[in-house]
Amino acid sequence: MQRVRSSASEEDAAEQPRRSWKQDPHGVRLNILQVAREAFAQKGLSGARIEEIASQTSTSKRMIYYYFGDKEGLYREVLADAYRRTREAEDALELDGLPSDEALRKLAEFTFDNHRRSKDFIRLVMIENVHEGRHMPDSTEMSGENSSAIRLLEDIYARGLEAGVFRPGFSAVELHWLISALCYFNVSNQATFSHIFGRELFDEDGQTKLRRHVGDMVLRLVLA
Amino acid sequence: MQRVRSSASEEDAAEQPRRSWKQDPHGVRLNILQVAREAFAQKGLSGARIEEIASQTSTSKRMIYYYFGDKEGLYREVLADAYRRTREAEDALELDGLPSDEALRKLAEFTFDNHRRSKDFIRLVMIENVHEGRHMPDSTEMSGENSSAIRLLEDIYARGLEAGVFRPGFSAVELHWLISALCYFNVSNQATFSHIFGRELFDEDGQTKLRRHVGDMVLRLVLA
Amino acid sequence: MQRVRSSASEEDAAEQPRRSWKQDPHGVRLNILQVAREAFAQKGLSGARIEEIASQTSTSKRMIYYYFGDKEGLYREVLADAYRRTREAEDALELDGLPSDEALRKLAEFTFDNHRRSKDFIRLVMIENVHEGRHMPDSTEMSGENSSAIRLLEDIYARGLEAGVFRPGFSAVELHWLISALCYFNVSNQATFSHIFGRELFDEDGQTKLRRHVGDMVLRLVLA
Amino acid sequence: MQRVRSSASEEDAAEQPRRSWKQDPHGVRLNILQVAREAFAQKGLSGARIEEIASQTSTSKRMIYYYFGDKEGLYREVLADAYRRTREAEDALELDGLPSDEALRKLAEFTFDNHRRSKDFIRLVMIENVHEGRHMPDSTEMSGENSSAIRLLEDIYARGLEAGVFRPGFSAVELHWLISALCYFNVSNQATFSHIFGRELFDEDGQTKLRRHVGDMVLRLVLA
DNA sequence: GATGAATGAGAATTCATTCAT
DNA sequence: GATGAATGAATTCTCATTCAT
Repeated sequence: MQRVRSSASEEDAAEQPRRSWKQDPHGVRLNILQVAREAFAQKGLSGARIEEIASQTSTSKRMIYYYFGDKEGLYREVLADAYRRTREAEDALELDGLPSDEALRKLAEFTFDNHRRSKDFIRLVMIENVHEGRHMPDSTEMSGENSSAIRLLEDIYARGLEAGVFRPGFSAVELHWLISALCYFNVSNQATFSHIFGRELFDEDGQTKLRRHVGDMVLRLVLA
Repeated sequence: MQRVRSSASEEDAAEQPRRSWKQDPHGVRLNILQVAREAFAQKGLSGARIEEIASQTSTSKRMIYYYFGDKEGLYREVLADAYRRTREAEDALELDGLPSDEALRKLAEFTFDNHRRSKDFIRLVMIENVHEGRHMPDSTEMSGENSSAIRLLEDIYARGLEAGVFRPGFSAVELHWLISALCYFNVSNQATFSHIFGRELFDEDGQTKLRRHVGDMVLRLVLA
Repeated sequence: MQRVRSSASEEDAAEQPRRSWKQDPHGVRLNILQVAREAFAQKGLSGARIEEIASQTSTSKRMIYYYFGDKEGLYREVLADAYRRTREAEDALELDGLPSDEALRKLAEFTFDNHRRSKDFIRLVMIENVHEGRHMPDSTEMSGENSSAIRLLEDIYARGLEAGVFRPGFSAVELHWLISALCYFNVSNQATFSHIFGRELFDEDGQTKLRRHVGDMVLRLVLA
Repeated sequence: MQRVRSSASEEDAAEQPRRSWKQDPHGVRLNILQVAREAFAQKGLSGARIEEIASQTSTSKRMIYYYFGDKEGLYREVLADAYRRTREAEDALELDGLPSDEALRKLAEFTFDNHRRSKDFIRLVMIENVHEGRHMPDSTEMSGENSSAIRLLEDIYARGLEAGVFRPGFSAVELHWLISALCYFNVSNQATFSHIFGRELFDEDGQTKLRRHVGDMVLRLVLA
């Protein structure tokens, strides 16, 4: 009941070393954020319980209100934080050396894998879309233009065009939309899809196949 | 607040004309279901309020419990009913006369349009996925094998293979997954996606383009 | 769910043969009474559910109200009926030929056995005592003076006194009280007593022993 | 309705004096427990109303849930607390100086008096037996072996055997059962018994007589 | 900053009972 | 007499949030 979550889901690869939280405002904040992320990802905004979040925290309910104002405030921060973390993960991708077609496939497949690893993030996005994006962080710091995903795509696509391997007619955002759709759905709709059509697509073999299809699909779309 | 919803969202094409509800169990049930569909689609399972649903109904809160047992029971029925309706809509598609490639593109684009028209359904599916599919109707009546979408795809793909226009290596369920992913995401993630990358993709021009991309993508994937 | 109880607990030795209830007012009444007896015995007045009683009946809720007015009315009838049945069972005891001491022991031990067999009745009495006897049938038809138990005891005790085997100083009602207390408690408090002191007293050996103790106790009390 | 009960039934001899309840969790708990004890004793688990209990309390309905979780949780605590209190009352009895036969009679008669004084406790036990002991506290803390009643009886009976005044063949638990049965029934079944057989046994004279009978009965049972 | 206690407003659910046919 | 539908009035329980120390 009073378990204090400190390490967490797959996604929390590296988290600050944590000792006594006491008198460590920053640590307390992080601890709350982390527990709340899991809670909101699991149950949604209205489904999550402040009480329960607090109990899995190293501090008390009072501190949640102290730091985040109210439940919605906490949710907003969780969401913003989740986007921030995801961006950081995306920044890691390096494709500079590759020819444009290989780079594009690799980007698609990397995204596929990345989404699979980021269940909680995807769930938060699902939830936020149920709320019609009402709690999205300020678009200034979110602007997609300068996300590394978009910049990579722009670069790859430009190179591909130049090299004559890609056909014209696409924007980076469109390509991003297409890749995202496939990779997102794979995670977001696993529950209902597998309920209706069986689990085969979601075991290792199935996923490997889908991953290749996704790569093929994106590549074939733009190939000249 | 006390408005009685009888006709409803875009999706409720034809609903029975209804007169005095009294002693009209079927009518009462339908009326509740319809109001609840909108409510759950809007706010989710925990977010929706039985009270509020009841108030938009021609009957009372009590009758909701009479017919559906509890909130979750109502939600389950709403979900099952939503899937049923969607299936019926899908059954309408006729592609028999077309060559396989044209048929495939048409199926993809029809799905694209259909999803756009079925916001509430998509929202219910989003919500149910947040709940990890815990309320899905019995798979017997849901089995995807005999959904018209799958059967159409099987038929089209078989014809295409036979004609030598399609390459082998795909299953109908995989193709369905790919098409669904694209068309679903377009609706489900509009809020967050447009928040980050702007609304262009979602205005009429943008959608027309995406729609064509989707058709292209699916077709190019399987073309020999 | 819709099981129609017709035969029932141990206590319903002989119940009218029952065919189609339809158009058989007496049968319907009996059927309701019997189901209600079990329900009230099991869950008490406030704990029992009219809905549930009705569902185990061959008829509907409406008929319960038709025949018994309201829940309390039904409970009253169940209680009165239960007392009536118990009296009838007690009337069966024949002790005429026995000497007074043997007769007294036999009466005590018969009561012990009889109570063990009449769980539902005892439970109804427990429940009615929780209600402080507010629903007891009119005392005219209940008057203890002319219950066979009292009349037997009067007779036995008088014979014992006359024969010089019993000492004076007891009334039949007192003796009845003593015997009842022991035999009743054995059934009524089995749950809590065995929870605290273990089940030994309530297995077959334990009960045989207690039964003899009860006989001994009553006999030794009055023996000259 | 809005009376705040603080001192209560006969059984609440000494209860802490209480001042401003605010921030006095122990006091609040006790206050709730006491009011609930009376309510459950009076109306049973399903008959009692949380609302009504709350209104006789110095706090609110909400606090009942805060401290006891739900109605059943409150009931369980009331029951456990009632047993605890009863034990404590039993611990008061001192019989060391007396010869075994006098001690046994005194124990029986003390129990008789004690039960008469503990109406609410007896009612709670009645109610719990209707519930078939489902809410009994963990048997570890309840174990009868080390109740003072059993230990007293063991001691008395052993002494009586040794002195040759008692005959063998009884266990302390059996004797406790016999004594309890008589003393319990006297309270538990007063309502129905007096309804049928009149009130004489329950006025002062009647009770004095019964009390003596109970003493006689137990003593005569074990006398050599 | 920190903590357990406290709370009002609301939400889900239940139940005996009556109505319409 | 019989049945399923309907209902109002409770009743239990929950939740975000604030207070006292």
